[in-house]
Amino acid sequence: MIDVAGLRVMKAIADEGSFTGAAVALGYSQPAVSQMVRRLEQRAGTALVDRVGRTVRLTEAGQTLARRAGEVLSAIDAAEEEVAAIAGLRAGRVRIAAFPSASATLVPKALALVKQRYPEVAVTFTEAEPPESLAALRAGDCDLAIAFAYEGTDVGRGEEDLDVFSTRHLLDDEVLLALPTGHPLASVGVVDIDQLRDATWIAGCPRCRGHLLSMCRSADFSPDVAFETEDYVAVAGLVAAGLGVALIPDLIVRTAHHPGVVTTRVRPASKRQIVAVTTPDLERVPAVAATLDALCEVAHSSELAPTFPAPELDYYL
Amino acid sequence: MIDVAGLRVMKAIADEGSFTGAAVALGYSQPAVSQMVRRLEQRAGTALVDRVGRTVRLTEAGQTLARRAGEVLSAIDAAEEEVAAIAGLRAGRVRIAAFPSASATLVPKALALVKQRYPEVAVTFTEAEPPESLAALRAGDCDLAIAFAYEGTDVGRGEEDLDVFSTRHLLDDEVLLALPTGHPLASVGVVDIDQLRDATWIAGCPRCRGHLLSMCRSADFSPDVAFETEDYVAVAGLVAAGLGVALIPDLIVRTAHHPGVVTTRVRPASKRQIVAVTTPDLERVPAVAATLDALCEVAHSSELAPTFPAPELDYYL
DNA sequence: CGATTCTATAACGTCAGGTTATGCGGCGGG
DNA sequence: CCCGCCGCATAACCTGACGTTATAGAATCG
Repeated sequence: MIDVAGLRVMKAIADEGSFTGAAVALGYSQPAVSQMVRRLEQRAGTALVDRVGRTVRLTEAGQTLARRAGEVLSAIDAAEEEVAAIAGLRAGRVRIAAFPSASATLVPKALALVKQRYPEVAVTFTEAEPPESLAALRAGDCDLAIAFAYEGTDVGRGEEDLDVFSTRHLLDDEVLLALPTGHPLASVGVVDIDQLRDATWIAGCPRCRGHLLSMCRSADFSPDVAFETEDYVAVAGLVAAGLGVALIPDLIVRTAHHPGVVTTRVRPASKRQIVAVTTPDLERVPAVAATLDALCEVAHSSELAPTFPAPELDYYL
Repeated sequence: MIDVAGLRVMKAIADEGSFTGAAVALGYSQPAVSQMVRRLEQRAGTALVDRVGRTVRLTEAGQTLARRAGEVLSAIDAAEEEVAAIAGLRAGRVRIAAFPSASATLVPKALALVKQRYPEVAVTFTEAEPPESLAALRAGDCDLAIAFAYEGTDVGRGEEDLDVFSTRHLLDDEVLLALPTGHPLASVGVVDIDQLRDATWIAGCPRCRGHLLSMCRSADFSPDVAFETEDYVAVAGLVAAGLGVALIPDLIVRTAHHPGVVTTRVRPASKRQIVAVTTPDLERVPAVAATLDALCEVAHSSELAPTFPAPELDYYL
């Protein structure tokens, strides 16, 4: 029944003392104010202004409306400003869920960039493996999930989610072979997977283990997996102790050196794609978009650019 | 930029958890909600809802809007209710200005009627002679003026106000002749003004005096006005003391008896019109309209009906 | 008393915001 | 596993609220 324009008009009349004054104050024409008042009056069921001669006064109902208009308009302005602040990156929040090795490098750099550009935007961060992070995204518990997919497989959940989510490629993370220092293959440069059909394997997280199996299957053998652990420091320890070899993504290798481990490339080369996942709607939230951009920038920056093909360096876990 | 409908929609979505639910809650169709949200989003510059699968969640900006919507809408509802209360005679105020003899009878009865019918309506009352009461009306210091006009003259001010004001006739108040008890003419019933050409006169308020002069002029004589006072009790005292005769409106006579005074009708009969005056705008204020109605009813009720022509009674001042 | 400056009215254009009809995708039950 | 229901999106369309300009009438002031 009451609309904001009407309140604005009543307040302007109260402030200016005339229809014409209210009109110029609001940027309207005078007849607009005149018939707006008439509309308001017939909706209200009572006179709101008392025109005697050519002076205009508010009636009791009109004064009431004008008085109330103040609080309503300021409340609306506050709401408008609050939303504008979020839209204008002067406020807001982005909740990120990322898997551990992304948490170590990619995410911190990106968040630093966001914080530098938009100091008022709060970014919160949760560590979660891809299946859970996507579940969190779906459940509304986070805004952005950093996930990974080994080549040929999907990101995490059933394929049905690939279209409802909006996925942005960040970088390709090559999968390397981790060998104990001094291992005969350590100096070859590129190791053919077939050379490892009799090796003892140490597997990482379930999906990494799946990838190992699929690689070996391509080479027509089944790996002897003797250890399984989600903790990559433990993997490195096991490799260094000479208990087996392991496939470890490049990104993890860079986060922590382990003096007893050497990495080399593997043939056939395989990599995992690291992606940022969100929903189409959240992608239209400026803070989320800004964070996505920052992630892309960091991913493509030289610091995080894939070191292969530039294989002269060894990477320690 | 933000409109009330939009806030209502956001709040409904927050409450119901779905567009369809919000639509039925608001009495809209579902597409109405859908495109309203889209409009809001492109105005806001950010996504407000996050649709994943077939569930809908509010984004941070959306939650902000929904939360603020509560206070804005309740403020608007309060304003609406306050105005509706005034329009519905559950609140409000009427400021009356009336001349003394109306204050004594007509106004109190009418106000009692108003108070009985609309207990929440506050009626305030100021005593003022017609010229000032109309000035107060014009200045916005009162809503309703009870004034009188002797036949042939206007209500009070220059005639220019007769059209800007809205005038409602209440009753005709016959002007009577006040004589001291025992005066030879006291028993005649109707006294011809011509019989009083040699009398000594006592005049009331300036306008009443004007009326006396004009009556005498019609009878081709000029009255001998020995006393002037605005106080009718004083007039009565003077008449009772045999110091002169006076013209006194019927309405005043009824308010107070004075044992030393008798009243009779005068020929040519003359009366003053008692009118309620307000502005066209204020007439559309329900409380004012109700008060006007009450005044009319009281004026036309038997209690205040003119006792003449039923001249068998004498009235004492 | 005429000029100025108010408000009211008429006539008209436009766009916000509603409707119905329809399509499509997700989720749950047989 | 598929099918049916349910909920959101889109298209096409309609209406009326609300703005405009043009003009008239009335009140105040010099």
